[in-house]
Amino acid sequence: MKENIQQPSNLEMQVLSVLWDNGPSTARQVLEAMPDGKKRAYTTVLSVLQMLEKKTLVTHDAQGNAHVYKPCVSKRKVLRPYLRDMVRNVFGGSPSEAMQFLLQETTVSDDEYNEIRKTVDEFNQQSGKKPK
Amino acid sequence: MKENIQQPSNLEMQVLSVLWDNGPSTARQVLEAMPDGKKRAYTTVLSVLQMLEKKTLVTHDAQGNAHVYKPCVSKRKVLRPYLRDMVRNVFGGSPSEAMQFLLQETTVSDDEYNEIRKTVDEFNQQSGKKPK
DNA sequence: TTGACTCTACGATAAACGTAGTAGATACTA
DNA sequence: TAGTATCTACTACGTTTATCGTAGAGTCAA
Repeated sequence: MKENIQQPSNLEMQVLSVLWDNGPSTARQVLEAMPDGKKRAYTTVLSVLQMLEKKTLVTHDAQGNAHVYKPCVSKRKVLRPYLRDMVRNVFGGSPSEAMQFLLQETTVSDDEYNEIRKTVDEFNQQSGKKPK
Repeated sequence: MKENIQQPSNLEMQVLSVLWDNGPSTARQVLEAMPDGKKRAYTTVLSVLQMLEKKTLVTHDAQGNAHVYKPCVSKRKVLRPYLRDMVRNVFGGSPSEAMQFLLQETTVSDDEYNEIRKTVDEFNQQSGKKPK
C-alpha cells in the first residue's frame, strides 16, 4: 500500500515546484516561472512536462490549443523521500544538522526567522514533546 | 575571487559526506560506510573517488599500497550553493518553508528537536535579530 | 617463490538528463 | 484567405551518472 513514487530529477523537481506554487499552468507559463533564471527553449520545458506525465507525476487538460498541466501528487508525497534521503546521505541522518546548515548557509530574513521560530514552536506543541 | 566549486552529483555528495564525517578513508572504508545501505562493487566507489579527485574536491595520500582519500573543500563550501539552489528551486526561495518540510517530513527525535531549538535560538543571538 | 589477496588504473556501458530542432496541426490576424 | 504565430508530438543527441569488469602491480604468508 506504499505505492511508491518515481523520483523526479532536479529539473523535474523545479518544474513540479512551479506547478505546486503557481497552480495549473501551460508549458509557456512554466518556462517563464522557472526559479533559476536560466534561459531555455520552450520545447525543453515541454519535454520535461511530458516526461513528468510519463512518470505520472502530472496530468494535463486541453484548453483550446494548449495543454494546462497540473501535479497529480502532493508536494509532501514527493518531498518526503527526497528529504529523507538527503538527511540520511548528506547529514548523517540528523535533521538538526540539516537545519543548522540551512540556517547558516542560506539567507534568512527577519520575517523568515520569525516564521521559523513559529514553525519550531508549533511543531513542539503539535507533537507534545517537552524540552528536557 | 569566488573560485566556484564544481557541483558534485548525489552519489558524489554521499561519498564526500562519509569523508567529512569519518575523516580520511580508503576506498574500501568509504564503501563500507555508505549511508544508504545499497550494495555496490568496490570499483564503483573507487571510480567515484577518482571522479571527485578530477573535480578537485578530494585528494589522496598513498599509504602503503592503498590510497587514503580526504576532502579538500569544506562541507560548508559545498553545501552552501547546494542548499541555496534547493531553497530557490524547490521551496520558492523560502528557507522557512524548507525548514517546515524538514520538520514534518523527516523523523525528529526528542534530542534532535532540542538540538534544533538550540540552533534556532543561537542563530538569533548570533545575528542579533529581534522579533518584531 | 609461488599463490592468494588486495589495490589502482583504465575502459566500457547502459540509463538518465538536459537540451533543442523539426514537422504538422491549430489559432489568430490583416 | 493568406500569412504568421503558437502549440504539441516526436526524435535526436551530447553529457553525466552510476555501475562494474579486467589487467597489472604490489603485498604477504606458506
